[in-house]
Amino acid sequence: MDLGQLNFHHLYYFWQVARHGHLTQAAQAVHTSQSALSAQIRQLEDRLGEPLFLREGRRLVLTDAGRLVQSYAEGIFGLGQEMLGRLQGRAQGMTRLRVGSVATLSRNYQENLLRPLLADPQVVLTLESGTLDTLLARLVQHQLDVVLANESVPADPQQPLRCRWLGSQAVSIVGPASPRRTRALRLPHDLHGREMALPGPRHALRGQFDALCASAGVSPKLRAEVDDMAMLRLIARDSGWLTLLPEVVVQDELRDGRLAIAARSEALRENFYAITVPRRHRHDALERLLDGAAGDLDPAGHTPASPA
Amino acid sequence: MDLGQLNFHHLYYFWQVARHGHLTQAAQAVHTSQSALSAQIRQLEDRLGEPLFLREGRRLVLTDAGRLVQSYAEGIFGLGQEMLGRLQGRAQGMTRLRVGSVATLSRNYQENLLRPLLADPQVVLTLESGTLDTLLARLVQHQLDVVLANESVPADPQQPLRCRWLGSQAVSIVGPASPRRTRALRLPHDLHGREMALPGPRHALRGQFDALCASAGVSPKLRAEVDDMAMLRLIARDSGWLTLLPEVVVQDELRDGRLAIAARSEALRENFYAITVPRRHRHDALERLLDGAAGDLDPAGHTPASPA
DNA sequence: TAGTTTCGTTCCTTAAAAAAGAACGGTTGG
DNA sequence: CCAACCGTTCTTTTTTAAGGAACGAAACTA
Repeated sequence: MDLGQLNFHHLYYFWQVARHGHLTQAAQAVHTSQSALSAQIRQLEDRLGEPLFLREGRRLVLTDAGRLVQSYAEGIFGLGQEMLGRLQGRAQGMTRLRVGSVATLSRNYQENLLRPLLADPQVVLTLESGTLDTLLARLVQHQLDVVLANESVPADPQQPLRCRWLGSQAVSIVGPASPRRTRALRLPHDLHGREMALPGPRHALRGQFDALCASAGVSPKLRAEVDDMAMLRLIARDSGWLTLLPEVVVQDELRDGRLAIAARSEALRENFYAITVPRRHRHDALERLLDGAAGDLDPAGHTPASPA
Repeated sequence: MDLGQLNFHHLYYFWQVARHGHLTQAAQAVHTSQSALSAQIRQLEDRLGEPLFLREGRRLVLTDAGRLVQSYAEGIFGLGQEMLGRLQGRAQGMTRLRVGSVATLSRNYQENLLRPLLADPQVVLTLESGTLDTLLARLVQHQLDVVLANESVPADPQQPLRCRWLGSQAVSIVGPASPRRTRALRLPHDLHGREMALPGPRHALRGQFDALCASAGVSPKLRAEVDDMAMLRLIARDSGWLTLLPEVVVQDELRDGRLAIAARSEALRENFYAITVPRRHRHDALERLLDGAAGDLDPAGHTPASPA
């Protein structure tokens, strides 16, 4: 057997060593011994006719050829991972879409976004929560098809990620409905010293809010900070504090008058992004999701239209 | 070792079987036995958790999953071949460009096109002649970087080839210079019954010429047909027959008056194309070649400008 | 319909390739 | 200068693939 002159087994080990930079680290990453890696890499070099690493002392540094091979290996094994990901869980005729969403993302929003997919009998949806970091790590390993986030990701030439804006929703300060209608608070000045419940420090909204207050020298009296929007909703309803959250979260309470919007600012909006790795092969369900998403959001910040 | 859960050895055999359609044929293509292939494919199916082939009688037909895997395998092993191609013959700092050109292509034109590359000390040029078919076969296997041809290739959704127009050059009927200047022949009518030397039937020009004559019911008296332009040049010079060829081929004879243009038609032009497979990785030398080529040709059909 | 060829599968034996472990030697850092 | 570190090499053991023969089912022929 010649595998078209190239032993992918050798290539895989080379790739692991190249990305780890050390034989030892790579060895334990792939659960084998240094000696095995050393031998395999030597065989690959023999096959290719030129060294992939320069042995400088006890350090391995990539040659030019090594870098070329590494970039191809990246593509090759990336495709392999992508294939496995697609394959698992596609029983006859079904396509699986693996979505990661940051845990702090509004459940309402997620549901509205995913609704068309849920209605599609052909699609198996896998929904995974986590922090943006962990989800992105899984994304680049092709273990997820898309990550939904409420922050953008910096463009990294090393690992190009496509970050697509899906929409945004209004975020407000809500508070208990007063017996007689008071006029809206001015943001952020009127918040000074007021008791507030806020999204947790990891939430993208929190950063925006803190910046807004800091720039005006205003400091509200923080009483609670909670990541989970459903929890924040309960607090808003029962505590009497001013609470920063997207309006959709408390849409029921706003409607029946238990809560009221105390202030709203266009400086505070929650943005939604779909992050993907550029694919080499089409993924229909994913494209339908993203294409459908663009129009789903009401820019005025009320309940997202639900595409029945 | 797990190779990221995927055994590329198995995948390779699967791919070969899938593309051949038969275990037996694939077995001799990869120089192994049926039984080996059968076993390897079964292992791959076990690993992936679903059948890749339906065993219908003694026929193997791909399942949906099989087709998905096949398309990924195509990408994976294509990348492997591309990598090997790039790697071989790039000794420190040199890049190799492997060009195939159809044997009937004007040497003058080839030389002018490749001149900037020849002047580049960083580039190793591999130039291969052959028929369009054989060259395209090598191209899709990534054993060539580009094929230069004087005909376009049909778009094939199965194997997408990029076909880029490079330029065209004037083609004329030349004949012996008469003592006193005769007026130009009218094409194609005046060719009826005239003795002629023509490019061989496989040459793209020949098709154009035959079509031109046939549409007018004109039939010249064919005295010679020859593929090689250098040979045709000698015949044009020494036979006294009218000869169809690109003007650059006989530019010297035209200049010193031994031959003269008997007729010229805009319906007869030789077009040049660069055919490539869409690449996943940049190839600088190739891009320079193609980008540089566009402007190199004099549309009036005289000697191509030589970019010193 | 019976005989024959073709083609994939299975089982078993043989051959090849990779892993593990130990010993070696150069490098780094205190 | 010593000790820890890290890659290399060599030998042995284990794993994996190849080869060959027997088998069975389908297709082709007469």
